[in-house]
Amino acid sequence: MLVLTALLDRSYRFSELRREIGGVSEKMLAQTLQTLERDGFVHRNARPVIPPHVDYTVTDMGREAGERMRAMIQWVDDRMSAVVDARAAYDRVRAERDAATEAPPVARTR
Amino acid sequence: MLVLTALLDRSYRFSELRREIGGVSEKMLAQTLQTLERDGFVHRNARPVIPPHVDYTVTDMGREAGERMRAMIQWVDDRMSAVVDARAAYDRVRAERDAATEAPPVARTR
DNA sequence: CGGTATCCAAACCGATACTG
DNA sequence: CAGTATCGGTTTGGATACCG
Repeated sequence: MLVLTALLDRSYRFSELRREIGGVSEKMLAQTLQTLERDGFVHRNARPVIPPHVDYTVTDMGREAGERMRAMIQWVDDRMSAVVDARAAYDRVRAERDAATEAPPVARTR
Repeated sequence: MLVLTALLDRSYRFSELRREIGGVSEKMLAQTLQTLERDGFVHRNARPVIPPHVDYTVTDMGREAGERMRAMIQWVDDRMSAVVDARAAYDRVRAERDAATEAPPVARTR
């Protein structure tokens, strides 16, 4: 998801990518990159130097996927507030209904 | 995902939707529908008759999301074979490398 | 019919320690 | 630097039983 969108702009090294994305553990990033590589979305270029230098780029298919991801993220982002509102409305109604069943309206405080 | 795309065509009742999608447990469908309703993607219309009759439709936002989902599913579907191929190639290479490390090529059977 | 409640095994994932 | 290996807590989701 975020790996593919990040790699749209330029290639990244492992730790660099980890910092860029943020909140992703080493393990998850390694796992994700392996899957993406295996499935043909990402290309892994390992230069056998010391210290190791590995950078990741998107393949053509990966670029296509990343662009779609980016568009989808944008769409979701644009609708976030609508979702938050819908959620609040839904929760408010449900809270009112629960209050009515648990404590019948006999008298209100003040 | 599949709930939204199914509901693009017409409204569905609970069990009907379950059959349509296939491989989804009651629990998961109920959970999914509640989330979608809460977030404003789906509208739930419960007619208080016996036996109960509840049908689900998409909201405007849900329709938009469903259309995007459908497009994405189509895209993924179109690339499935490419992914399968990439995966096979990757696994083949890895298997060869593993074989080389575990059993050095001294002699081959026949 | 359209769910909810409960139990439980499997999968997920972060933290930590270690390696080439 | 770029990972792998392992442990353990959390989450997920199916199966089953029950309810209005």
